[in-house]
Amino acid sequence: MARGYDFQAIEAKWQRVWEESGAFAATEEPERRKFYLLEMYPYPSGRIHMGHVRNYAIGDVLARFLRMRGYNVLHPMGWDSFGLPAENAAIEHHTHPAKWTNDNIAYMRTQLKRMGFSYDWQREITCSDPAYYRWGQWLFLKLYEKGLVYKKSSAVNWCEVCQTVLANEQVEGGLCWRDGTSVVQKELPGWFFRITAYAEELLSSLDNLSGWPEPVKVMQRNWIGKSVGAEVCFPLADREGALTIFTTRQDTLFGATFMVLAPEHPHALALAQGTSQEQQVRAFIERMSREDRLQRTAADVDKAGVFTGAYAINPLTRERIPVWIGNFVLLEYGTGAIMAVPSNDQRDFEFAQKYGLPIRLAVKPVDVDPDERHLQQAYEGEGVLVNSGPFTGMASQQAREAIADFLEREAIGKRTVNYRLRDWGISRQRYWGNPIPIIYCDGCKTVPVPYRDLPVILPQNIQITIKGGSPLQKVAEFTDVLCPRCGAPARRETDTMDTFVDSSWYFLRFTSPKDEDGPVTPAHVNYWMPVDQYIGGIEHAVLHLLYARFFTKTVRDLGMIAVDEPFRRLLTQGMVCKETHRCPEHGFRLPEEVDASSCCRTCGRPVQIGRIEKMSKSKKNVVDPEDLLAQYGADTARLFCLFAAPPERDLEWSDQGVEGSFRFLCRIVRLIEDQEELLKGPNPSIPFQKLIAGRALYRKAQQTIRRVTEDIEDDFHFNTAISALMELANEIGRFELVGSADDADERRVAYSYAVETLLLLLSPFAPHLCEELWERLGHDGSIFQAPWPSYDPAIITAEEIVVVVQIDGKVRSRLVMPADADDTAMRGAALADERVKGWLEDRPIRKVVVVPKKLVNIVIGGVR
RNA sequence: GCGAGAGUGGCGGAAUGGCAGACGCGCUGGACUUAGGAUCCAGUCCGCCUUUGGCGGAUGGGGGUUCAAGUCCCCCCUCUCGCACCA
Repeated sequence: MARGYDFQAIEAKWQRVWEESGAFAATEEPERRKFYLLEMYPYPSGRIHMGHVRNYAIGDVLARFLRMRGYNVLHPMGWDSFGLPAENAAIEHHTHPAKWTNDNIAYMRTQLKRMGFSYDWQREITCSDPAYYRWGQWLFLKLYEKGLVYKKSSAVNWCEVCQTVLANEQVEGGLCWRDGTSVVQKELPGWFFRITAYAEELLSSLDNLSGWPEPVKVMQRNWIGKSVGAEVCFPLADREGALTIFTTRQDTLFGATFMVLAPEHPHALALAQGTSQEQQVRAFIERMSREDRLQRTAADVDKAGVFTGAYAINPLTRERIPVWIGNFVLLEYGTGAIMAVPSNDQRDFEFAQKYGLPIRLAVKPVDVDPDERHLQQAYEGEGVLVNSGPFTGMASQQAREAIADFLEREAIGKRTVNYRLRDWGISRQRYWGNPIPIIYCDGCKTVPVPYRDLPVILPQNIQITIKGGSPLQKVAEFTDVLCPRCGAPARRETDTMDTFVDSSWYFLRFTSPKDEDGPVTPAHVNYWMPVDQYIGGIEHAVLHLLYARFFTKTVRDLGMIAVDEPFRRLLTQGMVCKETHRCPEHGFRLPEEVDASSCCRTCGRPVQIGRIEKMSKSKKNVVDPEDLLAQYGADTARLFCLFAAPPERDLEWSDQGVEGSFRFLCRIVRLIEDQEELLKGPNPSIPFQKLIAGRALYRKAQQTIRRVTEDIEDDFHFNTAISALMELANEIGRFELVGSADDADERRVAYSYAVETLLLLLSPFAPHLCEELWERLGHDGSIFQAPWPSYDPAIITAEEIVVVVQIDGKVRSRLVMPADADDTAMRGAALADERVKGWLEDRPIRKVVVVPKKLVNIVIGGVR
């Protein structure tokens, strides 16, 4: 450890000071500019990891910076503390989920405090606390009253490992988002939030979120998946009834030569009944119901289907067309039935080819006339209508409108908008979640728990098992209640809510975390909301961020808040990665399991220094923040996380890079310690204009103020801000503090100014050390009460500039000129320069381009 | 397949269309030292020369616009992420 930098003592000291003085508590002050800064709250898994450190370090720099800039900053922290890991831990360690969770929270809270993050801990939220989840139940009931919550039985995503339902958003590539195991379909009753009622607004208001990264908005747009088209009614042939389909390509209706239903379509079996196809249809539907649906609908699975034996009438051609059942048609999208236009849709084309169904061209490319009998693939682009009765010859875009008009006029169909977004299933068959406040009564059916009876408290006395349904079902004192409406014996709902419900409104609760009269206090929530800056991982691009937007809009429509969107600006930080070590025999190895010659310590075989991967226990490439705290302290850990990469990019961990950040802080200590006596004394006051020996250093300090301020403010480029601070530190280090007797005073003024500026600018990044050194320089009070330094544009501008002289775009000379040199002077000086003359050799000058104060480019062209 | 982002020294990364490689890591040499894995100083893209100093080349590849391109436009390659039979 370096002399003089006792980070353990320094960090403990200032954390205590901050805690005792309540330095970061926020209160509403309507006359001040507010700033609500929020980082995604963590799941209390046991200990913080490097991803947390990075996320929260980014946030904390902003929080401290903004406070020094005069903002009234709300910077709270809480715990996303419901969820399955608590139950798994309960089973493994024979402990109670509540105890496990609360112990973890207690430990992680101390870890966050040891990192020196400037949270208003008085506003801490724990979402497994009845004081919080009570209001989640309250909101559930309000939405229930408005018809935005409903119960239905449906095929749901079921994770066998978690023994619970997953929302569509929680299934990634057919696998459970949490444990990566396969998900099966299961018919189950459950509660849903009608997020589809907000589909259009969730989509359109993305356009107003200029402070969000484009990739996140794109992902949300894709997820919502708006399609504009029409529903068209196809009457059945030879019998009553009709099939309704959804299409975005009503311009291709004349090419619809057959129809396909989803296997689960309610008419699928009925249509085949009494035909010779009945047996085959029954067998096909049964086979499909056994197959995993996510596999069945994967794009690379071969299309398969069966003829129902029934026919429908194409309402435009009046032709009889066969009705099929196909594996590639989804019940949940549109109407669960399609018209098949094999000439103009590749999926239909493949199906038609396989089963020998007719193909008739409806739209052709403008300048080609394909032979429809020998099509190699469908033509899906825009073009001109053919074989389309009165619409033949029309451009396809126009035809979509014309045919939609025609359908509506003839009452055959109507314009429709379809969304890929489905309603959000929130029922979870697990214990450790917010109980759904519903009671089932034989007489009164579904009865909401009266508001006065909230919260429905999770029973403490419980047996947690993974198998055999929700643990709550077996707790009679929980389930057995009297119906609040008629007083008869009734049963409580035993499902709990998805934890994403808790995180969909916690940011509102932070504005009045202790209000016992409602989920939010209007005066407070309207002062603080929206969150001005939200920071978190990209992995929540659709899940959490879509749900939170939805909840904000519903709470707005309950009249409780004024904002349309919760998060004005969003920063998605990259992952923390590190190289991996892989032994051919033992798989991933810890760094200490590899010897100096890159061989496995267990078997001696050479270890591959593998790819840079996201830190994870299974890849054995994690760095524990705790070790970092012990070896280097919080300031170094924070500084490295911010310096190694810009925040939105992945960060590659480097032990040597950490060492470098630590060295930088040691250097700062020396800059001050070596001159402590001199710096402490009273400083003479000398205006900048009188500075000679100290002029350059003073100016550098001012330039650094500008760079750091702009880097933080404009786009969170903390890495370049830190590099500017390093430059300033280097220049201070080079500065000769002791000069001649005449200039001793002005040298001291410049040095002192530069050092203090450096500390102020560095303080958001390395808060403990800067507090300590600030105090040692003789200041009373916290450095964070000092205003952020300002600069004088006149001082930043140097008296002299270096003008680059190019000939044909190549640098040939540099001229030192007065800063006020105008274009004519620059041009004249460039042409008069001896080196330039040597290059010109009397050749004619075609053009001279002058970039004010920077560059002169002399164009002669041709050969040299 | 569709969509988004990225590709710059040995490495992490800098560069409002205006000197490519700031800052850091690593490395090389030197100083101070009983010692150095501390600290300080110098050097560090590649090639060439007449070696003080010059010249040429270089930002995944190829074209283009421009006095001037890492940056703007077109085509291609590679990687990462997201979506993926959504009618």
